[in-house]
Amino acid sequence: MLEFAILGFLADAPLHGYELRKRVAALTGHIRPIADGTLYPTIKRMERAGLLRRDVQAGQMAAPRHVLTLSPAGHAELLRQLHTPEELFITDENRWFTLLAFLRHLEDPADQAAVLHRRLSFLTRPGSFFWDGERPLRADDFPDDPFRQGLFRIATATSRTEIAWLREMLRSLTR
Amino acid sequence: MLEFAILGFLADAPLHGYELRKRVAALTGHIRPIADGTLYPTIKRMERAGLLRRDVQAGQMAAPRHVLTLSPAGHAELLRQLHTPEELFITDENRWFTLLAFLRHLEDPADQAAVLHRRLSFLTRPGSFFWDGERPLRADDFPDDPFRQGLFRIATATSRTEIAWLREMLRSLTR
DNA sequence: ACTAACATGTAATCTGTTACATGATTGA
DNA sequence: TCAATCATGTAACAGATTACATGTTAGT
Repeated sequence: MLEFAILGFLADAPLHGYELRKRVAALTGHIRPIADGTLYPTIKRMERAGLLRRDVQAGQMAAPRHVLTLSPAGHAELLRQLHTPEELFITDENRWFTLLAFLRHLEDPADQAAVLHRRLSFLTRPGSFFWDGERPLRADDFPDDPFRQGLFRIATATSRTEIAWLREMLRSLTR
Repeated sequence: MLEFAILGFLADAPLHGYELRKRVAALTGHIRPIADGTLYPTIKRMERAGLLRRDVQAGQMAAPRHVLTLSPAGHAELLRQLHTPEELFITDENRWFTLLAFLRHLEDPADQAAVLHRRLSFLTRPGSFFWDGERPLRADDFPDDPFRQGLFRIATATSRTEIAWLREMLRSLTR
């Protein structure tokens, strides 16, 4: 997940770790940035795997910056993950949003459409949150629990908005 | 997270592990159930911690069921976590929804309102997803990237729905 | 002078995953 | 008879967290 986001951000421009950390935090939408203890070891691992290159820039800075640049292998890996995302990236809200943020890097609209279509299938198939077996849930399926009613109301609004957007995008991409 | 959900479900009724797994999966909204390798060790840990009791029921079943019952200590722990949730449960979508699903277990409406209020503060404070510094974001802050525009549209709809619901609930709880 | 933000890193730990392992029951 | 579902569990590993560790620069 973090590795994927790093690939995505570096595909736009080389960045150093600290900047990467802020961007990931902003994308995730929360105040909570990823922990240092997560970021730097991940960068090191990706460097070892040949996904990125590190150039240390000494100078008038707080500390020497390690500028990270995506390697061709890193770019290929990003495209590969965008092209055929694992189920987790389709079904997990956070991962899906991260994937969306970088989906423009897939050049072929048909490939983009294929990914959106997988998400649409997931959202509309019985068995997900809004279904009790074959029957779609309704707010009054949660009697005497206003909190679960709220939960349902929020989830429904999100789902509806996303499904509408997905259909629009699919129309315009396959046109 | 899983431990919290287990506390919540067992507060309603004693259940065995397999049933618990299905309920957690249904709550999370995804097809993907939690892995066996997560569930049973967690149950064991909670048992050791005195949060729940296990009664093995032999019989005409597929395998002997281990019926799990919340102990008084477990119930106290659930209330404690509901009463003063960590920041993660306020800021992380998944955890927040899980918390909402069990918030009715807090008996005092004032306590419930306090928790909702923390979430409302989080959603409306500058610095979260919808803000660029002090300025609220708009869809055209993402030129040439229809996917990030979609992301923004979905996130905005969710946020608006949730904020509206939170205000309604807070009015009715503090009335 | 002090605090916040910049900038990178390690060690111990927690939480979860996948893969493996076993076996009974129910329905097609 | 065969597959799906029920039911519980372990071992190895992945990914992330917290706490610790260090030092600079810019603003109040």
